[in-house]
Amino acid sequence: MTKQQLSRRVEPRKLPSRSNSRARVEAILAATRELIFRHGLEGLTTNQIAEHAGIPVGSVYQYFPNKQAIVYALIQDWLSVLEDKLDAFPMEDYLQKGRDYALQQMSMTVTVPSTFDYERKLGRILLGAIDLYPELRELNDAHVEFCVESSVKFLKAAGSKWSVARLRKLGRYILEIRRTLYYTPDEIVADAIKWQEIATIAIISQCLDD
Amino acid sequence: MTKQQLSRRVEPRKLPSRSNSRARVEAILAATRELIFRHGLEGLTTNQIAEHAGIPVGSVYQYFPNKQAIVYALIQDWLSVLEDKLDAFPMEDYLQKGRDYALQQMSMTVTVPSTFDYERKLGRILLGAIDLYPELRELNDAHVEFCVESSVKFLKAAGSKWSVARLRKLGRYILEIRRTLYYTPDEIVADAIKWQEIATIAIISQCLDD
Amino acid sequence: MTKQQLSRRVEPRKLPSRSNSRARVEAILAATRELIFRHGLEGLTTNQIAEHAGIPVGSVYQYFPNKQAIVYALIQDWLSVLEDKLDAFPMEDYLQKGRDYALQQMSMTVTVPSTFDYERKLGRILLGAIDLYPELRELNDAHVEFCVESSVKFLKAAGSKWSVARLRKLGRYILEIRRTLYYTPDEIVADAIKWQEIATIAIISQCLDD
Amino acid sequence: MTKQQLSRRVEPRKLPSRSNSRARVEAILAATRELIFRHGLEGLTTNQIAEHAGIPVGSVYQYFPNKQAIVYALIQDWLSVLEDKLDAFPMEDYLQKGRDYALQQMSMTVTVPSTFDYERKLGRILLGAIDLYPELRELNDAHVEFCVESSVKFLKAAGSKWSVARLRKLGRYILEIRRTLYYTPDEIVADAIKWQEIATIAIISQCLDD
DNA sequence: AATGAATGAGGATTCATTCAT
DNA sequence: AATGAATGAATCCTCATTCAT
Repeated sequence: MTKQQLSRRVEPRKLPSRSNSRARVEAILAATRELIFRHGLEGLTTNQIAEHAGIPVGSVYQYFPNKQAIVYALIQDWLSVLEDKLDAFPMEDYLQKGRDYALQQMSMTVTVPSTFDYERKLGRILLGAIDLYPELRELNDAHVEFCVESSVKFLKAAGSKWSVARLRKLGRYILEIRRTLYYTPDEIVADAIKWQEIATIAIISQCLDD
Repeated sequence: MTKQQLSRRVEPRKLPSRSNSRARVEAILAATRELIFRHGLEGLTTNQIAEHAGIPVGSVYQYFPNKQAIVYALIQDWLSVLEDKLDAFPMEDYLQKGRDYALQQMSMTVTVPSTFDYERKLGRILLGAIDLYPELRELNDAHVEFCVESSVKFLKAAGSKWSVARLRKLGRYILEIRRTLYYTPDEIVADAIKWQEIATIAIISQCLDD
Repeated sequence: MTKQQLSRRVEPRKLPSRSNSRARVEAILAATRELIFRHGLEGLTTNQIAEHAGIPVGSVYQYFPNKQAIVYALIQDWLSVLEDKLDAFPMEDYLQKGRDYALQQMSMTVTVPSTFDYERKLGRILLGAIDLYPELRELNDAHVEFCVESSVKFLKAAGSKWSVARLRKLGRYILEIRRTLYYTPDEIVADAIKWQEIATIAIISQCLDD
Repeated sequence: MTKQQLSRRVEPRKLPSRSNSRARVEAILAATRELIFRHGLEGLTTNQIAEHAGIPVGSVYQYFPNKQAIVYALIQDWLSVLEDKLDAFPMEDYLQKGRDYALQQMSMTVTVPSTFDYERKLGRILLGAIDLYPELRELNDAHVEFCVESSVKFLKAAGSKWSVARLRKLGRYILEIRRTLYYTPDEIVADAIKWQEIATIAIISQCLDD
């Protein structure tokens, strides 16, 4: 992606309506995901994506206004899955079962990143992409906002006396702790999940004990 | 950087001997650092670097065999500063002052990343670069090794009964905890440092209490 | 052409299917032929070729993976014309008309290089190109093989008792005699053809008289 | 060599007077010869030559005005050796011993190219260089002139009745026959020399029998 | 005279995007 | 709507030659 490409529109050109359209959009995203996973972002070309997806380049531009929009959509998908996981978590149930249990569950909530090596590598690359292209930043910001809100809601419900502002800061750091899993090498994920839980409980305890 | 450029030699072409040479190497690195800081890795061109450094392109290639070699040198510099900081830490002193004090200091050791926003942003970008280009990986690996060893040494000295293999895993995760600081937004660094300390002490305690 | 370019793929990127494609490939080859004829191989640039062919550089690379591939195609064309000429020669007819007549015809077969100055100069340059770029060598080797086989077949048919191995050596030298025509200055081609015939008959006689 | 370099002066910048100068000129030529032999003309750089010769680039330009001048000198050396060989040939002696003997010896004269593979490959490359750079053409022309004169003198002395103009044409072709040896693969040199002799005698006979 | 760092125009190749069919 | 050939600005890197020291 050259400089000129920056600051372009990134919304999909059209909402895929016909099933064929959706299939093509999926094919494009799948191809991109695969290529990115295998070779990283460097050297990713639209022609390559099209070829890998089994459709002509021209058609790629039927659904995406430019190359970044594809990566944008990829990240969007990925983040929304993460957010769905967070959303689906039945926090209320656990909160009724006592502080310790709640703490443990909260830390589990934190552990969203998939423990599957494939997803973790992909996540790492996508996280890198966010840093690479300004347009993708907004996606990250929205996601961060979502995660932070999720944490704040939980911590409040768990009984924290901290101000929302302070809880938001903590929520932001909790997200960072969660993201360590992406950068953790495959060989130590199992242990890392455990340590992540310990670390999370430790810092969360602060706001519950105050 | 296109695909063909990958897997190239990355050692600086020559050791700068004449004072002018050293100045030029510095100018190149400074220019690159500045450009990377401002616009990220994307769109970084050799001509841009040369222009920014106030020297002709040809001269850039007098000191570096290719573009990546410059980024390589940049990362090398950066990591070696981090390693020097770790090395300079007088761990022994603290170990004599009791477990709690030692724990706290250990966690401080962990907090190596500069708290200055500039360095943290640069560090984040350089960390991203490592993921982008295979050649840079070796630099990271060596650095990781160094940090892990440093942690293991400390934890052993602090009295951990864990096996070296297990301590190495922990050391690896401690590094990840440390790196969270790079991804922490400027507004919450102050708090993040504190939480990072808490989190670190919590996970380190495991291996000391066993 | 710099060193890095050597050992690259040289097959045309795609078989020209649409008439326009074929026309463009022709235009590229014609432009290259013309430029090479006028200025030699040195200083031949892809931009020059494109400009001369009246198409953008990018389009040149639509049909040829790199500069050498163009020269490769040029040589391929040229050699295949030569081989067609050899193939088209009705050797059998002549063999029945007696040794002397056959000998004369054989030597005529040998005289394949065009007597037109343009083609001879071009041939000389292309022959030089083969020596310049390793990839082109395989083309020459295949052509040599073809010519040698052609000679051996003829000499056998003409009644030579020599072993195939020996005839192959002779065939290889006959090719060299044929190629003298390329290096012969325009002013003496007419005579050179005659002398070439004499020379050829003389050395061929050896294997028929043994 | 880029286009701009063409049409430059090619005489050595200074006649090497001091022994050190001569040694350096020799070193430059030897290095160039070696590099050309190994990698051909493509990719030959002055820096490479200097490094291989063990002297600084700047010094190369003390003795040669530009890169081509080096190749020029190399070819000059090579051709002068060939001419010395021709000169040293005691043709008169042989002419007194009868036509057949003379013919045979004449054809030997023709066989000047070294039968050593190294020299033959080098000669082939140098011959190619002549075709590549216009400036080198004059060297070839002078050499051709020399060889033609040598042949004419011999043929006249041997009793040919042909006009000088016609003998010059024959002489020119005899040179071409001689040059076939350069293009002959190593495996068949031995046989090629024999066939070259036969071919030469055959065409020379024409002018003696008329 | 000797040096070798400095120069910068030039060249091969790429690739996001368009648009004629 | 679908296609995929066409485009050409942009990018990395080279290297003959110079000239300050």
